[in-house]
Amino acid sequence: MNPIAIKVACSNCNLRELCMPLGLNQDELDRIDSLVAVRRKIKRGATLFRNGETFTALYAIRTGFFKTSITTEDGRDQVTGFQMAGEIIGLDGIVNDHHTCDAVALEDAEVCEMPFERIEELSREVNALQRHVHKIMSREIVREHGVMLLLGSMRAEERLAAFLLNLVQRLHARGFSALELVLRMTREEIGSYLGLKLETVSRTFSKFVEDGIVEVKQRHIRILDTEALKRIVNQQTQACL
Amino acid sequence: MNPIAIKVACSNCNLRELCMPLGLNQDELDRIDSLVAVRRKIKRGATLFRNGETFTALYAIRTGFFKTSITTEDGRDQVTGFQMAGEIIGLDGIVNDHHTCDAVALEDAEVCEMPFERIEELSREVNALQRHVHKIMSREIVREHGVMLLLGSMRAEERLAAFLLNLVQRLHARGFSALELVLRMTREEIGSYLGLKLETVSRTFSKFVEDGIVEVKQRHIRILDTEALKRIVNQQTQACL
DNA sequence: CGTCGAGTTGAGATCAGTCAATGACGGTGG
DNA sequence: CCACCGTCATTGACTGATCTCAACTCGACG
Repeated sequence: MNPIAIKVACSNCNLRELCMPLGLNQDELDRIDSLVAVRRKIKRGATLFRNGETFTALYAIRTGFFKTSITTEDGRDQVTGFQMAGEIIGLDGIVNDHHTCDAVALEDAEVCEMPFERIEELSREVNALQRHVHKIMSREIVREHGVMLLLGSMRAEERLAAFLLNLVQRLHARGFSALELVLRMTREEIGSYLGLKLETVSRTFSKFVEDGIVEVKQRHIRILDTEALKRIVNQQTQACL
Repeated sequence: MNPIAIKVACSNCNLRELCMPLGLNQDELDRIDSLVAVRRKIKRGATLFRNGETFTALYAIRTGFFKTSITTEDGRDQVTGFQMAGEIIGLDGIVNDHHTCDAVALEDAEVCEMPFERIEELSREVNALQRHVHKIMSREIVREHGVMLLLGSMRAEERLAAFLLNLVQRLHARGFSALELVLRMTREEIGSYLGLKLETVSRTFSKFVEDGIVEVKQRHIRILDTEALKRIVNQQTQACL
């Protein structure tokens, strides 16, 4: 136990600039603290919510790493995103009052459960929160546009390069290295997200290693040449010249 | 001119059950009428908004048909959606106060411009509107999950079949035939949306014609066997048996 | 130390892409 | 009214990226 009891509240959560609106006054901060009904711990491999379950709350990830995926009746599986600390999951559930995807922890995780009723109530009163909720949803829409571009028009190398750059960029924003990362997901999960088979993901990693762009030791990745990755993502540009 | 002047208002718009919340009282209805700042006519081929432009409003489509697309610096283009009457576009602009995609009319169109400031203001007061805005954004997120599944794991025939079924279903909900439709977009635009080249789209149409599933006369499509299309979308199921 | 899941690598198959020729339609101007 | 042009669509032949199937390796864990 920590000798100094840290108040468990958004207002002094070190992730607040990631998942909360900025520029709130003390009163507003206090009210937002009340948004979080409970903290919930999720073991690696456990699901936070599942397709079909009733939607009641959004979740802010405090620690850990999640994937969200949809499954068709015929067993096809599509990973729709990987989420890390400070990100919000559950937005898919709003439209029909139940979730349409599964959220699975890829490592032990802790989330803040925020009942959506409370969010709506409070965002009627705190404009910054209202705006914030809108922005979070809009951001997700824009992110998915980017994934559509990736899936619709990029080749395997470009997809993987874009994926790695996106991951390190997000990790970097959270204080981690911009050159090293540990993948929390399998090659198959990466492949599912990127619309590739796991063998293709593996081969593409190997190609990057051959080219001296990254070092790969299992799930530990070290980026040796960020610029090369960026060039790969935009390689079409080169080809057009 | 229509001898009886029809008040131009959401409350008696024949699309209201598509783009407005249900179960409002008269007062709420009146206030929502005030959401629409102006109607705007967009000629075929013209853009409603463009990547980079300042975001100020959402648009409800009254008539016509739009595509939204993103373009990378290197000229790659990805159609992110096709929108028809009753649907809302512009959600991508909320997060950064400017649009991140282009919206182009594929036929002469008319939209209701709803300043986002007004929407936020009013949705603080009218709970049903707040809920409605959230649902619209969530629906878009869920739709994009579906597109990710399509792009990430379906083959050409499955993609086109899913696309056709989706289109007729939406058209049917608007009172059009469930078996006939006129495509407002080129093969290239369909291909961009589905992550295929235009030749593949064309060939796949031809295959469907050969198989007696549809009739194709340029952009005029008649569906002869809806069940076959559904089977194609789920063909994985068959293969798994 | 053996087992199991995850990852790598190879060889061959396949689906979609590329390049190119041709055809259909609609609008324009003589 | 018709010829011409441009855009869109179709089709064929060939190419190539990714998938599939299969063998093998690695590392974690009981």
